Amino acid sequence: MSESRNLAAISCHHQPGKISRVACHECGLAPLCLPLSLTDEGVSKLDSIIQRSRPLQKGDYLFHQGDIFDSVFAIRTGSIKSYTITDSGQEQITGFYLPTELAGLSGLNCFTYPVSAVALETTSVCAIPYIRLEKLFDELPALRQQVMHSMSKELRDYQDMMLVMGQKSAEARIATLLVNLSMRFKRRGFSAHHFRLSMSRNEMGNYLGMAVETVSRVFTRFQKQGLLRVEGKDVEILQPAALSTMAGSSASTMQEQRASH
Amino acid sequence: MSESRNLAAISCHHQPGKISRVACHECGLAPLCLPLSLTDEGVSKLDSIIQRSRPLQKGDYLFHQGDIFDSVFAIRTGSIKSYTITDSGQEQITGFYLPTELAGLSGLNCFTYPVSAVALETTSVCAIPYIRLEKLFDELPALRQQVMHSMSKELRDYQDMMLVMGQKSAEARIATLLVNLSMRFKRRGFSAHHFRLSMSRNEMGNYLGMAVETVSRVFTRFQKQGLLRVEGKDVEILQPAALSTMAGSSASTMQEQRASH
DNA sequence: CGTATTATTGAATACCATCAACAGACGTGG
DNA sequence: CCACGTCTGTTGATGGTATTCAATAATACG
Repeated sequence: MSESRNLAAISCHHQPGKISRVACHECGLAPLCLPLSLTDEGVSKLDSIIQRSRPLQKGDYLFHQGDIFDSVFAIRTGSIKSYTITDSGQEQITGFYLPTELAGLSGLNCFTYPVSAVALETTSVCAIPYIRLEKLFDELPALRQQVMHSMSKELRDYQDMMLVMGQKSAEARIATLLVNLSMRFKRRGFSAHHFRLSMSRNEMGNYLGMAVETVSRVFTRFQKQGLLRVEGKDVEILQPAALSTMAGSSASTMQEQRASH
Repeated sequence: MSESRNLAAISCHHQPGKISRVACHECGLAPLCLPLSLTDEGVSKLDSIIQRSRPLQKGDYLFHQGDIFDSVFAIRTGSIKSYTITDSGQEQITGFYLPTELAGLSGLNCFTYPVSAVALETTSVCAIPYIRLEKLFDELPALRQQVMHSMSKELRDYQDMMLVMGQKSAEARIATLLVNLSMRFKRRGFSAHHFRLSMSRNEMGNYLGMAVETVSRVFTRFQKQGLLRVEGKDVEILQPAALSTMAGSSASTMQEQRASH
């Protein structure tokens, strides 16, 4: 087995076999998450409204498209995909969410969630009832700013996706996704060059607007070129610079750098 | 000349030849714009921080990608496109903004604007300095909600765009854009079936991830099928139902209905 | 350990991009 | 007001990239 870690292995003082009820001030992810720039008192207030439940198993839903909107979710460990489905049955994955990222924001002030969110692996989340969060916004401007920051970051991510889907070749799309994941892993303390994909080839293809077969072929090509070493979902980036070049110096790399200054 | 109106013709008590300094409480767009659900006092406070300047001409910029972020902009009349450009020179249009819509939100809490915004025709906007807006959030929860509502709506729009670019054919993309514009015009009191496109074929193609030539061909095909009557930028939708079917019953149609319930 | 799902590979096809030529609209200045 | 050049839009011919269909291989799961 490779040494790349699964995101489900991330833990803020996770105690195996027990529901992890780690408070925000004990959580290692706090500096990257909502508590960022909150005072201790603010963190306590936020903490008091957060609902922590037992970890979700792969395939468990955070919410379904059409459900009444009531909470947003901060990913603690694991990963989530969100997707829309049209009445004609077309599915489109709209995003992958990693620890510290907020899922469900697009349902805000909307009666129902416009997407579904489902765990890609064993995943634990902090559920934040929106009504109570809204109330905290009055007392904690920094919290409000943090949520708005998350929303504008997600807007920028979608803008980048339009560039990806509008202009990039199949190879560039895969390269972009890998570079993007790499940066996000790195920011969270994981290896930037060796990780495990929690999504299937099918899900990657759907997300990037290409057929599964094409995803597979691109991975094969990248391996033959010596860019990657791939074993199923385990990926090692052998030539990060070359992969970034393939991805095409996109706005997203610039933005991620900006965000992590 | 056709009877379809240009968005630049929309006016809230616009006085020709003079800078329109119409206050929010006099503006016909208020019920669809930020003032929605504000008290009279709240509207006054918002009004006091809004900067109204002379109308932009076609090609004038609201802001450039990389400029220091300082304001968001509510479109009053006309229309705006926003786009990113990569360092390799690839351009991608990320959105078109119509009256009452807010441009610049993706730069929020980001040091610089991640996109450029430029007028597609004669356009007037309300500039809202973000620092001052932020301060108002404390006093006016409804204003804050309204801004967050705009952001989540924009998130949903991008989610829809992923479906469009990820799965839809060239014909379905054009149909989707036309149906989407149609609904937005209707909501703003314009004809849903007869309007003037303020963007070029090139801009449509870029936005939708397809070549200009393909845009042109699709328009020709739609005309031959009797779906549309097209004269340059003037478009009449002859068979709205058929066009919606072509668009593929998307999440966006559902959402727009939801939003305007 | 067997079955179902997921991933890979090959071959044929389709859709759209690209290249190229031309037509029309627009705007400027003579 | 017309001549001119430029930009935008249309149409045709061709080719490339990625999809689709099909079969096999590998993996996950009960």
